[in-house]
Amino acid sequence: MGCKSCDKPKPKHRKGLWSPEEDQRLRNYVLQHGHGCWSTVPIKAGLQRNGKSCRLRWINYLRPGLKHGVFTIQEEETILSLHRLLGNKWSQIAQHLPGRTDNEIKNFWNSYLKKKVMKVEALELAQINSQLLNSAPKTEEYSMQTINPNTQQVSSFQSFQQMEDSAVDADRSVPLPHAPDDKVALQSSLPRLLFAEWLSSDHINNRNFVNSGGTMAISSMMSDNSNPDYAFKHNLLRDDGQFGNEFRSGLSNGAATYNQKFPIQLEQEINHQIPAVGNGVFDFVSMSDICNDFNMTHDVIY
DNA sequence: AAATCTGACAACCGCTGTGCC
DNA sequence: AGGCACAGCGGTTGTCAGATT
Repeated sequence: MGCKSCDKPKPKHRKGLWSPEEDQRLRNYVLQHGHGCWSTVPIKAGLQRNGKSCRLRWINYLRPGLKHGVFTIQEEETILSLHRLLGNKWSQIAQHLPGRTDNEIKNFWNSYLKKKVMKVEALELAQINSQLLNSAPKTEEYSMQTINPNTQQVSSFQSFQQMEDSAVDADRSVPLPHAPDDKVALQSSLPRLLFAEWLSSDHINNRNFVNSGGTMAISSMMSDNSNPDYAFKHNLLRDDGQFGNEFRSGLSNGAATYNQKFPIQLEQEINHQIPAVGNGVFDFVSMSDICNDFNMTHDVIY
C-alpha cells in the first residue's frame, strides 16, 4: 500500500538549456500575469519545467533591465571592494550593481576576478618576503624605519588598488618616525583597517566612504549589543610612537590573528585600561565617524 | 583537420530562512 | 509548536565555443 502523495505521478520536468520558445512563453506569461507562486507558473504558462527553474530563468535572464555582456572597470572595482567587504554574499553584491545578477557576478568572480586577485596577492607576498629578507631586523621586533605602509598589511586584506599600485610604486614608502610628535604625521599617512563583520548592513548599504586624513586604527564594533552605535578605535600606537604588541602580533601571525584576537583583546583593554581612553591609545568614535572617514582606496576593509 | 583543453556562462542542487496553517 | 510550501542563496556541475596542440 502506498500513500497518496507517493502515488502521485511525478511530472517529468525538462532540464537543460532553455529554448527561445520556452523563453517566450515564460516572458509572455510573467509580463501579463506576474509570477505569483512560481510552482504554478510552468503549468499556467504551458512549460515542462519546474517552478524553480522558471524562477531562475526569469531572474537571471529574462527579467527586464538586465545588463548582459562585459563588466566595466567600475563594476569590476565595485565587485572587488564589496567582495572584500562582504565575502561571497553574491546577492548583496548584486544589489550594488544595477542590471547584474548574483549568478552573473558569481561566475565573473570564479572565472576571472578570483584568479586576478590571487595573482596580485602572490606578487605582493613575494614582495613582502623579499623586503623582509632585505631589511633583516636585528630582533623579533620590526624596526620602525623599515616598515612600509604598503607592505605592513597582510596581503589578504590589502586594498586591491594598493596591491596593484605598490607593485609599481615603491616611492610610497613613508619614513616612520621615532618621536611622539611625529605620531600625527605617521597616523595620517597610514591606512585604516576596518573589519566588515563590525559593520551592519545599513552601514554597508547606505554609507558613502569619503576621505579625510587618517590614523592607523583598528575600528571595532563593541561586542556589547546594548551599545550598537559606538565603535572602538584603537590607534595601535603607544605614546612613544612605537607599535603596540597587538600590532606586532598581527604583523607576524597574519590576518587570522587580527580577526580572532582583536575583539577579545580590545574588550580586555577596554575593561582594564579605561584611563587610556581619549589619550590617543583608545578613542570612542561613532560608527558614522568611521564610515565618513573611511576611504575605499586609502583604507582597508577586511 | 581532428582531438583535446580551457574559460565563460547557464542551469541545477541542496540548504536555509520565512510565512502560513 | 511543528509541519509544510515557497523563495532565496551559494556552491557545484554541465554545456558549449574558441583556443591550442
